Amino acid sequence: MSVTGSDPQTEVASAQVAPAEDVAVPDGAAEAPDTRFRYTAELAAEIEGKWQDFWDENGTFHTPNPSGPLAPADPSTIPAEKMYVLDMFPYPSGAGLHVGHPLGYIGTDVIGRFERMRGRNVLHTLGYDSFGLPAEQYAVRNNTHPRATTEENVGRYRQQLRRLGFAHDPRRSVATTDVDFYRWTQWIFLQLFNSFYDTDARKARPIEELVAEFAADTREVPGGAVWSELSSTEQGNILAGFRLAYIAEAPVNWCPGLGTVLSNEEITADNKSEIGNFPVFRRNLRQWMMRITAYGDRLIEDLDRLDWPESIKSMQRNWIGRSTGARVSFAIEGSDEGIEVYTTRPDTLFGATYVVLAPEHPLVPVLTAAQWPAGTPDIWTGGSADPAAAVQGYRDTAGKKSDLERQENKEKTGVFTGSYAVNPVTGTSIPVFVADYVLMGYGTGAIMAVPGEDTRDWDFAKAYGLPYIRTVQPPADHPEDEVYTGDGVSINSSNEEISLDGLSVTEAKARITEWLVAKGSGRAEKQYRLRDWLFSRQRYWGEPFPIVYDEDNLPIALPEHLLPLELPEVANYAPQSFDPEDSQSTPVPPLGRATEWATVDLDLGDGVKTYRRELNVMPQWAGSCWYELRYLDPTNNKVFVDPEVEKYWMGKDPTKPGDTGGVDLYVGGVEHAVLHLLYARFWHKVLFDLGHVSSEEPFRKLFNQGYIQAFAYTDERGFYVPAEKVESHPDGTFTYEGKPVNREYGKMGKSLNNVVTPDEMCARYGADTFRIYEMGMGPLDISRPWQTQDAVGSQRYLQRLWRNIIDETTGEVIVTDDAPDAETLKLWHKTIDGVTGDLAGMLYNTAIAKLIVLNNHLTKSQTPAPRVVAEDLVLMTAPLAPHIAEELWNRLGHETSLAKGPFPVADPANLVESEVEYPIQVKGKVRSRITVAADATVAEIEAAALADEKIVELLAGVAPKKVVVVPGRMVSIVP
RNA sequence: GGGGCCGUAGCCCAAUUGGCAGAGGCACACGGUUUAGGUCCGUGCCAGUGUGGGUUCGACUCCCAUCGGCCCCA
Repeated sequence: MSVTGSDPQTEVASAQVAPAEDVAVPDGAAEAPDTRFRYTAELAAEIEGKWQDFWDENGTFHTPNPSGPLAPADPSTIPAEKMYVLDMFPYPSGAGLHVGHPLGYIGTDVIGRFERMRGRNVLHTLGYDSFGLPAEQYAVRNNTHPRATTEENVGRYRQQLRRLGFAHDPRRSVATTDVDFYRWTQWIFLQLFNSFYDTDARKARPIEELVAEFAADTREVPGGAVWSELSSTEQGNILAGFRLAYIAEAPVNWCPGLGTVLSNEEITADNKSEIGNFPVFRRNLRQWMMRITAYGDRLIEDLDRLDWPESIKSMQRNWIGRSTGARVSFAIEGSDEGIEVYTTRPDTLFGATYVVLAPEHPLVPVLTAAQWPAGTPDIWTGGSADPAAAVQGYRDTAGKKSDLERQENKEKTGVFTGSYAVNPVTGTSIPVFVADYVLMGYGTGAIMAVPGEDTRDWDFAKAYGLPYIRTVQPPADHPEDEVYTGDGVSINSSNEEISLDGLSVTEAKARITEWLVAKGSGRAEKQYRLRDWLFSRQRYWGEPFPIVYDEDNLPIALPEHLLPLELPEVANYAPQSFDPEDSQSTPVPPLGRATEWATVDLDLGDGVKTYRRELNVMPQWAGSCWYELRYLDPTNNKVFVDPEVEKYWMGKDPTKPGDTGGVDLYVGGVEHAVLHLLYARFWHKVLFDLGHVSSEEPFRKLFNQGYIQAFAYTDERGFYVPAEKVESHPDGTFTYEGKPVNREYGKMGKSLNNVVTPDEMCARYGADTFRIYEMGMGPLDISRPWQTQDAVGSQRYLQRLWRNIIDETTGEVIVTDDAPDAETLKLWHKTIDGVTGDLAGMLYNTAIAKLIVLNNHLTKSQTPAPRVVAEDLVLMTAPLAPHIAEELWNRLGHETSLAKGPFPVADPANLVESEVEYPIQVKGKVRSRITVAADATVAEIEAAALADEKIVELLAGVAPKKVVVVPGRMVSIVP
């Protein structure tokens, strides 16, 4: 899922991040003789390194499990409350991190540290989504092993991230390329292969149970055969129609130039490969598929039980695209054939004035008439002498367009087939067209066209002079020359047997569907936009399938004890490529080169036989479909996760009805809204159905972080100049080396020459300042522009915090044991109260503002600061800036880390105000203010307001019409 | 084409969810500290909420329209 960008153009190993000392900006103040103990970048670096070592050496963030290898000797020491915080793990790209990448990681670290201080057992780690194309392409070019570059990149990520001081459990940081990890990816694949979806029970079940039902004749064998009379090949082919992981001839994007199939996301709008710009062909090839469509209903319905942003839920609903409608048969005049159409608006059937087939529809040749019927309008013929020529010409043209182009096409085109269908409710003869605005991949590939209520049909009807009949009453002011797609009651919809007139759309749908069923001309049907998931790739750097084939070419699962099936060594990592235009070539995956490995002698029950191995590998999504489960029990070599451990961290909360279970907080970018999150939900549900996990969903709560964007600057030639060296001027212009440049705004990246790395920020300000700055610049879910210079504000906060506790010249702790004065006391507790709420709600920017207020108060009001207040300030700062907080906590005389708290608790007695100031509005404008006791009644407040001098004057003796008193807020007077 | 999110001070952002537009930071100005024009401290400056309507005692907040930006789906 490559959150850190798997840009294939990225040089995997070339873009080394400069080591910290090279980019260090000397801080002049560090040399000042009398401020040797000032909190500078250098001192920060020293403190940060010291505490990072301390946390590592003491296993501070080793999170205990309730059982298994990571359980403590005494499990009763585990806190009662737990929290599982998860980040979308990165693809370790060769370019390293820039400051945008850790935004979410810092966000989760802050809440994790906060909750740990409040006493919860917090599980937080970060692993690597390390299978992927860039490492493989680098390997192809340089003939190095992809594992070498992958591990190098992972190593550098670990180093960069360690510098930021995350409270991660290092023992749980797995990578999907670890053999110990992908062994279980393969194991889960076998669970899918060995299962089928029982549509009655609405769950996955073991395939042996299906076989038993077929054998016992308690379930009908498809095709009506007797199970025991079928050959093993026939049985195998039938089971393939049920397995959740199966091989099928599937239409795929075949790219001969690259020698591999591509996912839709890897193809550009003009049907070329994103990498290499080679032509891509739609072709049917035998591929592994995942039967995710079986879960379409549950994937939609369970969204309602998840605490996710509405926008993401809606994207998933749209992606699954469930529609309920009807399948309707249209008879063909003079033929035994019928056309099955799918419609979501069966209520408009009376308005169907023509029928359209997709150009690829199998009935097209059958329905193409020998000659044009008498009176065929010229525009219907496409200028051809006979229907066969017209249809052939049209199909050829349409075949060259992508689905996208066909749907984007504003000008509707098509040709008449020369045949007529019969509208089943009106008995009217209606023409049959071929048009490319109907797609073979959706529904039945044929539609009934209702121009009155469908925009595309309307456009087509207008272009080809076809009639329309309105069957839904538009509002009175609706223009007659426009389509009406809104709601309303049915009109013009009756025959001798049925009338829909006067019914609402919903009622009419139900009524007509009933009628169609009774007449045998249709039935209710659900359709999904979601397709089954293409699961094979002709590549090297992925998980090998634990599958072999016998002489009948049937896939056979490897037994579990033969896992892991490791990737073999090959001489060349590239798939065999072909003439880019050779659409009929056949994929030859890289694993085919491992000839020793590709065939194997095994005894799978009936003696030693020779088997062929599956040569495709799994797609990059596979590992990210279940990594959150492996974090729970990363060292377990008996099961992928101990059920007891899974139940503790991700099990359903019995106190919350309808809870799905799952990770308590999942943070990541919105770009994974659909595919990753849908695939992971699918796998999780299968594991749930089969009894391997107790949670029904992997991610109970989802949060999308925003992005860090940055300004970029172009010179007069249009080249991007280094953004960090651009100077801004008061008149709003910008210059680079004295010459004017244009400012642009976009994603931070090498191409815009505006990358800032966390390494630079740590060198210049320290990790704590960097963390405070990133969290302080705005809410976590909002994108905002990066401004390196602004980080000094965060640094000043930490410097002042330091100075409130440590004397800059002596290094001595200067807090006093004096009690806080009244004002300080009040602000102290108000800050605790506010910061606690803000941190719990991940409102870090406002939490930081409140901490700065208290800190600034201490610098000028009561100095030196009272110890009790200073200590709480340190504790509250700890989740955000953990290193300086540990250091100050330590210097304040505490011998243990503050990682596990305490976190300050506000005293409610100090939060109440004795007096409240009320603004008094007259006609919506503030005219005066009064101060009354906090416990004053509404009547007392009103009386006080009306007695106020200025108000008396304004009202001039006239009794007010109305007085609104909002307790605790304000008073409003309507004269 | 459909759907969604967002427009508050020169800039990044707050505003108890319909109740006094300003918490915090940056920048800027002035003063102080300093060996000091990339340090520190202090003080100050700045908008009526993109625009136009509507609802309301009261609108940044809700509704409608419109402009601009971003995202998703076609």
